[in-house]
Amino acid sequence: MNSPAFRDWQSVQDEVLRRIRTRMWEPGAMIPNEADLAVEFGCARSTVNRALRSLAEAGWLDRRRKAGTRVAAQPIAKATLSIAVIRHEIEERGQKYSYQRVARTLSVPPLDVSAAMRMPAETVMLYIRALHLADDMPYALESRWINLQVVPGAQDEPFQNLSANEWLLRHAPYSDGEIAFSAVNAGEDEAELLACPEGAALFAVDRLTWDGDASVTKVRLLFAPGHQMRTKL
Amino acid sequence: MNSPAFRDWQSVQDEVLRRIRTRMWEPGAMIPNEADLAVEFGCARSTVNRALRSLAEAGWLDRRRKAGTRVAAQPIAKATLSIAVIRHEIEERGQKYSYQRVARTLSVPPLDVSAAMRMPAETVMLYIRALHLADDMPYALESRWINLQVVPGAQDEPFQNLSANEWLLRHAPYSDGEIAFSAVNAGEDEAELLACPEGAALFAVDRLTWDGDASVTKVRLLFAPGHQMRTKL
DNA sequence: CAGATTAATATGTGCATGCATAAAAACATT
DNA sequence: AATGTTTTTATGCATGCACATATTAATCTG
Repeated sequence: MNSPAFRDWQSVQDEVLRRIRTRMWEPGAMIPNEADLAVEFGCARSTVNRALRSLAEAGWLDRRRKAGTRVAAQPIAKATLSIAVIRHEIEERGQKYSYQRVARTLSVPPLDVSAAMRMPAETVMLYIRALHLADDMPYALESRWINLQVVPGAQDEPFQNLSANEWLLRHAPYSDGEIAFSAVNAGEDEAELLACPEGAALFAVDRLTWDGDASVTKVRLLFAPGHQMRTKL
Repeated sequence: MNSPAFRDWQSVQDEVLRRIRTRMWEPGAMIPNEADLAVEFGCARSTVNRALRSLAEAGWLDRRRKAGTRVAAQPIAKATLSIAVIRHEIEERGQKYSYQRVARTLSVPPLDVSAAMRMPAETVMLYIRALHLADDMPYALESRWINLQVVPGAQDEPFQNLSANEWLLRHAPYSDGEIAFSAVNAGEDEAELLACPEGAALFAVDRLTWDGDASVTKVRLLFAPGHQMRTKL
């Protein structure tokens, strides 16, 4: 049936997605080419292109030049997690945010840290440990190493009331980053700070940022037990 | 300086991103409008639009009609995690994948499961528990409830050698999904199956899929200790 | 017939243009 | 001054077209 009118790319996208989800177009199967779909939907090829490109980005379609477009055999669900600044995360839920600096020292980081940051083992860095609280309950524990060779200005900051994260966002240029999620058991001091039993399973987020070849900062966020990151599929 | 030539949208994107990262355009600040940028870069406005739209999708820019485009004050880092089929995840690392069904029963799920799936508390569902192994080492434990009212065909499947995930991908239409990541302590049976100490911190992925208003399946994947999900920022 | 060359084809992208839409700013009205 | 209306403006998007590029299919050649 020649469908009535798919005038904008979103409606084309919706229709294509519907066909994929209802298995009208089966996983792995080829779908008609852009020109044919444009005719069927009664719109321009670029509109179809926009819709299909967007679906390919989301992992629903595999596209290759000349080879054509096929439904992903393997819908690699791309879960997009928004890593907001913790203060905003908390305030958006209507809770009271507070921040508590636990430690601030100049010292030589453990070997795994200096290695990950690709700095000589004996390099002195700025270490900040702080607690983020929601409604006065521990929410996340932040442990951060800052490369003073890249961000010398950090040395003059107390980070007493302002989280290092927010300061760095504003002052430290960077070009790259990696992020990793994992689960770890709470150590003795971590358990105390987060007010949870030792050994509790904590959701951990590790971030490492680079400015060119130089590492800017390495941070681990340990969330209080029960923390979840959610997203639509 | 009138820059030499930004002929394609990716080079425009790179240049804009460079300006953001080097703080030439500061967080929260407005940037020139599309038309002006098009002139500066010597390309069409649609090319600039393509670049800026892409950066906005990635969370670097905030765009509003008429209001203009500004650098995100809050680079909500959108970490895009690829949730692949476990078999592929393992095989892509060059390891041997194997699958072991641990349990398959027809039973009434716990209350939290039937509630989450929005089904009457006494509804009988198909329960599958299976172990995914990499090089014969436990990799992830899958515990799944399948709504037989939506996917009746699952009742005839043994899921002895084929993971429920892959079977469902191929046979169950769906329209929606939620995914959540968290950390949990290994229970007694989980520890045994994953060959880890009881109480170990496990990375958990919970997925719930819907076909319209009806829940299709609810699955929890518990990964062996040490598991990480990584992504570029 | 194997291997290299060429043609055909689907997607990828750029451009110019025009109109749509949201929202701010200017203006008018009570 | 408070409120409602119009104008202006930046982004959003559809279209038609041309050309680029990656690949497959067809064809040629030794």
